[in-house]
Amino acid sequence: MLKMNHRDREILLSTPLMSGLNPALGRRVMESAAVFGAEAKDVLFREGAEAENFYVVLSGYVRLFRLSREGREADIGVYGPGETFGECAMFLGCKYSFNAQAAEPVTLARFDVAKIRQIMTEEPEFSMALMGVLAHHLHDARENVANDRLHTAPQRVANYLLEMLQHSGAGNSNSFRLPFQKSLLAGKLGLAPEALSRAFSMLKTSGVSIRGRMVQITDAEALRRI
Amino acid sequence: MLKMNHRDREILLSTPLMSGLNPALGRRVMESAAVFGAEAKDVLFREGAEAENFYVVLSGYVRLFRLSREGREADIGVYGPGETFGECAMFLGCKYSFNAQAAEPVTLARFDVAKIRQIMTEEPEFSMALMGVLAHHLHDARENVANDRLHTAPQRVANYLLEMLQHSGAGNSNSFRLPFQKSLLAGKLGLAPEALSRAFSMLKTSGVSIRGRMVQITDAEALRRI
DNA sequence: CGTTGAATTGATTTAAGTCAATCGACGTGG
DNA sequence: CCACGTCGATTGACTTAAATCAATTCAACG
Repeated sequence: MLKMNHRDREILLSTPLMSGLNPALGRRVMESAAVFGAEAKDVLFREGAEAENFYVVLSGYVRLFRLSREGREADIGVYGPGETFGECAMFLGCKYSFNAQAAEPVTLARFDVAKIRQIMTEEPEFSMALMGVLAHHLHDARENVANDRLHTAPQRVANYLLEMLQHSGAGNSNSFRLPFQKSLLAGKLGLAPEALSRAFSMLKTSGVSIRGRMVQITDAEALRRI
Repeated sequence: MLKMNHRDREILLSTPLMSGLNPALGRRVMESAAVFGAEAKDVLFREGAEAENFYVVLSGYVRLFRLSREGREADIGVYGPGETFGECAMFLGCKYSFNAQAAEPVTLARFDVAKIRQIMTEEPEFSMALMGVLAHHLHDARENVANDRLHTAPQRVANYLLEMLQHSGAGNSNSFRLPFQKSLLAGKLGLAPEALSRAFSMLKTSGVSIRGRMVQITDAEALRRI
């Protein structure tokens, strides 16, 4: 367990969960958190375990997944810098309903559920922020269901690339870097790694070129039409 | 727009959203709602529309779905008596992100977002209840993603039947009635109606018999092993 | 009794998972 | 500094689950 440094505080404060809070409340919330690191593949919590914390990612990526009886894994979500995860267990009998694992070396802020729960009863401002996070996660999850059910692998990949293009720099650049490994992306999109690979090569004919993690999109319109 | 009758109030008050509230707060929340009916197939709101309300189902079933560009539909969720829907739009720029349609004749309570938002800033008790609903919906949506990705059609159907068996009466009866049309169930499970039909007939060999909407389960253990 | 919409059944197509082999990049140690 | 080993990514062949299309059958309702 590391001490929280200036940079960590800065990232935390600019998070959707905390950026809207008044300074005093921000400090109070911050006091219920502690920073720590984890290595790639480290398990952060397991499905069914008692939920005494939730987390905010400061650096790196974490994946949430569910295990089937036969041991196959399905990714539920991937969370990166500034994102919250594990918070919904607070409202579901304080049991995590999924597994969480570091996908690479990460630093995390761990929040104490008991303290946060107290804050919620006293500070509607914080509750509102947390509801925003929950609603956002809900939207993402439903979006995932719809995507899985409506779109083919190349369509899902095309959507993802366009989304990344928007988010990256917000500028008019037409290239960006994948934020994590392709195998993780495959999981996030509900695909086997092979299927992601094939989808990428289909998209070559629609103006997508990929070298390692670098993606170039020469014809965003064509991509939208997929 | 009907006047709210005694029975409606009773159902509303026993809803997860309201059952935990103190009486005065319950009355206040109730005052921001109005009851109305809708016919099968009526559209309640469309994706992208301004979200001025959210809803609680009093009777019947409503389905949330997303449309693809080619006009195919994917169900995101099905909501029945006592359940809330459309509430997350409040936190997502007040735009609905999915379509809602009555699956059969329904009665609904329509809540005013502006009034509810005001209540949230003043009454942590209500915020907590709403967070519970959001978290529950989030859990359901993620469960859906995991189910779609990990389980085959017969497995998903078996899961659903077992779940219904639990919820129905909580007793030791081994039969129950499907709460809605099979085509709607198919959508909820992410299947074409034909696939649901075939799944049912697979399950005959595991002690499931179906006549119309009535389901009999003679060997729950076998079903669990599917 | 007849009409309408739902459900079932069968035949076929298609998307994507699985398995297996190969390639490539990277880091370690000889 | 190069060879080797590891791990991720790619490619190909094959299998499988489920969507689609089409034709009945069934059930509910007027």
